[in-house]
Amino acid sequence: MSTPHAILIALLEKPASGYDLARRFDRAIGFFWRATHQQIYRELGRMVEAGWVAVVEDEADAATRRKVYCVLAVGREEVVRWVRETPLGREDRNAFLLKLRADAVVGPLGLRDELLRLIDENRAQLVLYREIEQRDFGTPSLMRGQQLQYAILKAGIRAQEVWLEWAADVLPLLDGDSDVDIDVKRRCDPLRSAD
Amino acid sequence: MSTPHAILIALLEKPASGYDLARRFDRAIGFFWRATHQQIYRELGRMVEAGWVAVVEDEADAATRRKVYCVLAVGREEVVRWVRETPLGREDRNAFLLKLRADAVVGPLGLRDELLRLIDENRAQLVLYREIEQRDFGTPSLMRGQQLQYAILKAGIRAQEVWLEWAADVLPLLDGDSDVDIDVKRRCDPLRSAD
DNA sequence: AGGTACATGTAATCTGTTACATGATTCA
DNA sequence: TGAATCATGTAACAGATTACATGTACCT
Repeated sequence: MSTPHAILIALLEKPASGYDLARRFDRAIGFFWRATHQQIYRELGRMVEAGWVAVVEDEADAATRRKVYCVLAVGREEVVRWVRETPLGREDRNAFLLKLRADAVVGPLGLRDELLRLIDENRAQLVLYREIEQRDFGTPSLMRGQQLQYAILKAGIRAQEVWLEWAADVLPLLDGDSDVDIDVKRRCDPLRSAD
Repeated sequence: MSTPHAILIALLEKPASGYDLARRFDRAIGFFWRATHQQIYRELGRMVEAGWVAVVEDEADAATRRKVYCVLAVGREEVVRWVRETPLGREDRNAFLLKLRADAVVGPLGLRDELLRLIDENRAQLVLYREIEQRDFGTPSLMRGQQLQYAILKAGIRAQEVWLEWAADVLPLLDGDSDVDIDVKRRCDPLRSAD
């Protein structure tokens, strides 16, 4: 959905080098988001140009070419903007997980409304699936091809049901639309690390 | 994953025009596969060049520009080849559904082995998730941020569990590696419709 | 006459993937 | 000294998205 924002959020959780990010995208973040190191380096370059992130030279050993990136205030605001102003569709489940991750790291962003909307949309979709189920697979004996078609539909139905259960569990953790916590602790001082 | 093969399989189910396909990709097929009309027309053009599909002019009204596409023998063989020779990863669930769909329309293709492998890989992934769950979220009281992180992990765990249940249900419908049913009824005669 | 659905396409752009390339450090 | 890991990048290509463009058929 949005690789740069995925990277920003990962960097908000913990400043890192491109190489680190590539590995993190193969692990925890990568459970629902993928990015190759080429994508990461390209986006990091763009985001430096845009003033969203800054390079903090690794003081440990200046000899290495290792560059650690840190999100600046502008970048954090961009994340907030993206979370607030990018409406997701029913199918963008991973993007919603990403928004949750952003919410976890930059404070409550009022995701409740969007989740409620997604729940509605997914409920409607489930109803549609069930109608198809009744219509096409209500008969007692099905031939092989139809059984497989039914299995495909059932995959959709089960996924839908489980997502709705999950969403109901998550809902209480989210509050309504709220202001950003501006005083969130900055992990790196933008005034010192940039320019 | 593979737009051309998704289109081929859709055409095997029922010959259609580019326009029809675009709508079908917004409905049934689109539950797990997306394609815009531009993608579809481009791929149809390529597949005609490759000899995988042929245009059957709509005899109903020759006046319309409507072009109905039909899969040729070469195209059907290509589908079979793709299903057999394209190993999927744990995350390619939609691609596996597509293979199931192909299996439903061109006869048993021996998907059992691949499903068994995917089950193994997904089980291993679930074990990994559960380890993370124990390690990071085993403590009784979690702060807000951690609760959200946990919710994200739980989404992954639930999705994994449900997929495994589904896979166990599908397994009995699949047999081992087998030959293609060459004598499958052709919906359009390649010798008459092409060249 | 005007709007909607049908029907197909081109062009520009953006994103993602693959291949190639370089060089430092660490350990056996 | 040679292999693996760390670390960053360029270049070419393939795939997807968006905007633009055109014209017919049908209904009101």
